[in-house]
Amino acid sequence: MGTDQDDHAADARWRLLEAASDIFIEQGFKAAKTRDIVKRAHVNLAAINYYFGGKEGLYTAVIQHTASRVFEEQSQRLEAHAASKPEDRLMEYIRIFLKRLLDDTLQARWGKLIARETVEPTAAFDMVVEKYILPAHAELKKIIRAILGRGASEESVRRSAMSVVGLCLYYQTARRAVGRLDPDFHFAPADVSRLAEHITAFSLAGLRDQAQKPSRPAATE
Amino acid sequence: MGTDQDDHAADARWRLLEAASDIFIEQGFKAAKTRDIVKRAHVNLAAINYYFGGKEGLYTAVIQHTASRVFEEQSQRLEAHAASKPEDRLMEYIRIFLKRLLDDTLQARWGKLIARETVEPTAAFDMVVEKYILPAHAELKKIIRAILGRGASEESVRRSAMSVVGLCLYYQTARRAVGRLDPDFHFAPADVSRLAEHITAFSLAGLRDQAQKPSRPAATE
DNA sequence: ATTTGTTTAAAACAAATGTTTTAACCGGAG
DNA sequence: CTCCGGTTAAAACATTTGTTTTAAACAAAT
Repeated sequence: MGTDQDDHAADARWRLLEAASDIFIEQGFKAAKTRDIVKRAHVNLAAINYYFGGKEGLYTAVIQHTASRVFEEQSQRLEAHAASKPEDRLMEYIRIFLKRLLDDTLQARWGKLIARETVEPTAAFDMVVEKYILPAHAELKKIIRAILGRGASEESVRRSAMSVVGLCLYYQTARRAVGRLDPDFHFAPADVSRLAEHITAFSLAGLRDQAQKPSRPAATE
Repeated sequence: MGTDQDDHAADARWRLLEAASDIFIEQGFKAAKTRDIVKRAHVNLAAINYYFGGKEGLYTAVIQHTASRVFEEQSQRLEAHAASKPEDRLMEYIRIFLKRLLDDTLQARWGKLIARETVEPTAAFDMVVEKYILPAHAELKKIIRAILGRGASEESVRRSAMSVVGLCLYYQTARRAVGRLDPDFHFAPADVSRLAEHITAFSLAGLRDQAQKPSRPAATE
């Protein structure tokens, strides 16, 4: 990775995508400044419009760029555990999910991006939900259904899935607050690993409780 | 509540605070436009600077304004249940917390505000953490400690508290996603009430599981 | 070598937006 | 009545920022 001149001849479009990825994810769509992006990409200001038609086009390109890479890795790792017991698959799911959200070294990009989109959805949000969040959620529900048993209602499966996601997501969205509530938590791989165990145990207890409960008839409401 | 003229003579400073509260919470600090605020407040553009020194001064004033009102209500309702069993107090805590986060009719203001501050902290964040989040968390931990029993380690209490908060916060931060994952969930009081029960049950199961576990000696790490 | 299509560069534009200025207004004190 | 402190109003300012324009540079084809 040359820092200055040597890769200056490389594809400007690519460098723009990379730089924009960093900056959009760091600051959000609105706050990101095109001038900062082109500066980091060593590219002229007009290049954004030339290659992507504008700031918004660049943004959606970045999201797809990032999302596809992130989810590719996930499905690979999940497949590797397809044959395990449901409880172990849950643990693995949680581990991957947390890593994706919290691991700075790799691609906390995705976590920050999702956190942003949930608070302040952009035009790209629907696409993200459709193509990535819904499928991932379906995967999780499959695992949970296996744990709860055949008798479980769709609602209790759904709620349990949301609970698991909530338990994980918290550490991303409330990251700064977590740092204040638990100064010893440093988001290092070891911390994340222990956290995954805690969340899995906590969730499994909740699930078992749910399983033995007579699934209430859906209230008329 | 006169809409137009009759309260026009009322304190401009107050109206500014109210209008700014709505707009800041709806759009966040950066995205909020001073011109929108003064328009809603029926006040001249220069009034922001006249009364609060600028946009930022207005923002911190709004946060304190909102926070104090919200937490006043909470402590009152919690005191009313001080004598109950810990499990019931937990349920009540969760109910209040969720209501504060989700109930549109009342003051989802606070939920949105917190969601924003956690994703994109402003200068006011530290104050919010110090004055409101830490005390509220301490309250929750007290309840949890009562449930887990004397033997519980500080760490397991803390983690359990974070789990409870995470379970609730999810429905605020991921509100839009929830709408897609569960189209039947309408954030009406009845929904919120059932959700509170689910979260309480789920949490209690997790807590009991935690309680019977031998509290691991704090890893050297 | 000239032409032609693509990419990059620099400057200019235009809209949005927080802030400041300057003057008008208004109620009460002297 | 007049003057004054506090308040409001309208306009002007200055900065930021996404976009467009215009021209130059460059490479490939003829």
